[in-house]
Amino acid sequence: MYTIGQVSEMFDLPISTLRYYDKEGLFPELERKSGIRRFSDRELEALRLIECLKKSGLEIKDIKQFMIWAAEGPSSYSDRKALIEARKAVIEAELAKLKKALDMLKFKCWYYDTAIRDGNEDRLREMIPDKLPPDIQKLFDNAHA
Amino acid sequence: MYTIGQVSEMFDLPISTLRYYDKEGLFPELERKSGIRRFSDRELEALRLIECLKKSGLEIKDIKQFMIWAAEGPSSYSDRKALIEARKAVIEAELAKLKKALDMLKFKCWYYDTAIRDGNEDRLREMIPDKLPPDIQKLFDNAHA
DNA sequence: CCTTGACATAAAGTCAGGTTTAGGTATTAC
DNA sequence: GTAATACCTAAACCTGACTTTATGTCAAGG
Repeated sequence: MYTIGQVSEMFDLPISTLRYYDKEGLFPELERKSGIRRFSDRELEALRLIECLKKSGLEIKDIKQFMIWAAEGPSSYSDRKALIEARKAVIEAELAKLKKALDMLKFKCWYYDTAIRDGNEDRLREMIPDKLPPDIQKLFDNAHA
Repeated sequence: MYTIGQVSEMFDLPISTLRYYDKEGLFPELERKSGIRRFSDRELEALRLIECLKKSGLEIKDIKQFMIWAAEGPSSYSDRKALIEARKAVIEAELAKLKKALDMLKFKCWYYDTAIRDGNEDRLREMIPDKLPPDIQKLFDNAHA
């Protein structure tokens, strides 16, 4: 069992954030001893999942729904699975977008390297959009797809 | 040359957002014809980069600084390159975090598949944390690292 | 005893990034 | 000529996710 201060340290989250999550209903089974929160391994695992669901763009109120389902037991397995599956798809899509953004930034890095070497963008303007070196062309095409 | 409505369609962005970006100084060289904005290829490429920089978590006011540099010409190449390089590093870090979150969700998918098949979590509780099937163990370990 | 530190609450405040509203202009379609 | 569209501005408004503030409780150490 852990105090809010210990959990705050473990997860590198402000205490105020943990209290906010609790107030929003993200720990429906959280125990208290004379008013003081006592976080168990169940809450730590919940917190790990909360961070992943947040990364998937899920809102707090929808994370709360998940945690309520979890407190309800086996009857909600399929609801929980459906939600996780949906957020997995969102993250996969987000990963693809992020890779595209990364290719744009890699292209721009090469672009400015070249511009710095040349002192201007004249040569670059002649190579864009389809006369770039093969590896750079791939970055450019993906970033502009 | 494109009107704001055409750009809105091309990028699937609300007109209000494009006007907001303009008001925030993201298109310092945007032309107007009797008050009406005329977006050129320069602004379209800026917009593509804006979307990538936003994905990297860069704030509007810092994107504005970049666009001001771009309008200043070759003297700012190295400033621009440094900013792009820094945001590339941020995206690479974000990609790693997102993959970790994805592994957590993949693990939870398997978890609920199993719980649904078993009707309870008894067997799962015995396998966690280190007696999982090898491929699942990898997901679990990465998600809990 | 009294101060320090960790815990607690409710309610107000903050912030970025838009969005909406209210009111106006300019061109084209009938 | 007037109605529909597409454009314009300034300023108010909104939202989610915290964070801060003001106030209070409680246990341990000197």
